[in-house]
Amino acid sequence: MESFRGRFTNKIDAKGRVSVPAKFRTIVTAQGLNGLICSPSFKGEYLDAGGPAYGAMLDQMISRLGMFSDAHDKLAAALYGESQDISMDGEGRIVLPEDMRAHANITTEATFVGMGARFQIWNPQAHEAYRKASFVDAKDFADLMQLGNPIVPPTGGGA
Amino acid sequence: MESFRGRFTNKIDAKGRVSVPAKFRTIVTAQGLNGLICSPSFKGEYLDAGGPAYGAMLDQMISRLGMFSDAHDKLAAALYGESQDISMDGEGRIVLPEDMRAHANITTEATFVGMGARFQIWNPQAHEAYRKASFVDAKDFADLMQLGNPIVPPTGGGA
DNA sequence: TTGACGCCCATAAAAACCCATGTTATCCCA
DNA sequence: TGGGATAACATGGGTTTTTATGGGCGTCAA
Repeated sequence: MESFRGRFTNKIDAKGRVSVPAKFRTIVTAQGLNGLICSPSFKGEYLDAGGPAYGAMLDQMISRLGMFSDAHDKLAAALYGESQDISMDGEGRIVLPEDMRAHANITTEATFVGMGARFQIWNPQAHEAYRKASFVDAKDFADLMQLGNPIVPPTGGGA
Repeated sequence: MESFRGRFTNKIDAKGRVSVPAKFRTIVTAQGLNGLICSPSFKGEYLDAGGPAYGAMLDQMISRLGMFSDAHDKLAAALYGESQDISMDGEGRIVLPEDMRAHANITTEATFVGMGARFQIWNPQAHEAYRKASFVDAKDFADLMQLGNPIVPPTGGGA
């Protein structure tokens, strides 16, 4: 699966439409859907998005939990209830629903940030501040960068 | 199978009709039924609903239990005994039976919440409160969000 | 008869669709 | 290598289709 890479800032027009960066669009449509799966992050003021492959990952992670368990219900509420299938028009644009724009403080412009298997959508100014901090913080996680088996993520480093 | 995603609040008219959100309607009718399978939740003041595929999942889960076991009888009573087939009119609207509206305190508006394989129907205010709590709690469950084998959910059995 | 229900039609708002344009990046050829 | 031709992209705007919602009318049953 191809990775989402790079950072793109596009304008939101009078109708609320934003172009999905062509590179991201290509990846998503190659996965067989003319749209995005998008959800407000529960970790910060930005949106998480991706294509069907991303959606399938979510499905798989959630389906590990019992259908009526509390963990399932809460995660499903956060990941399905808050998420949306957002279709793209012929020009590869989407309209972000009102509550998502509110969550990420997006008004006139949106910044798309590649994150490998998924990407994020930010208010440009907010992301600028965040990324400067991340760039510095990344140093603290440098030792984790090695090949091999998955490891349990060090909680507390995120946000 | 396509997942129910997103959150939609629609009005209930003078005749007691509500539009099923178009996206949910599309999924359900694609499964070959012009209606919903709906039951009051045994976990809270809301309704669980879905299409034929959801009904089939319930069948499968219930059939795992001993035919005359307590677990079987109680779950069957809750999931079958209380559930109804609710048909949609030409415009994709349903009428919620009185007892279900009472269970979920639904009067003038109803919120439809995607949960993947099924969806829930809520009183909008009640759901708003619930979802804010879930959204925060989801962070605590974030570490569960990884691929791998099914796990036992870390509940104490609460709420 | 009255009220619940199914079926049909009307309408405003929102979403999807289609076409146009300026700008930037890419390509090609001399 | 330079520069014009070409293609791709982000953006703008008009038009058509869906969707949610409202209401009318006939049927059936209590």
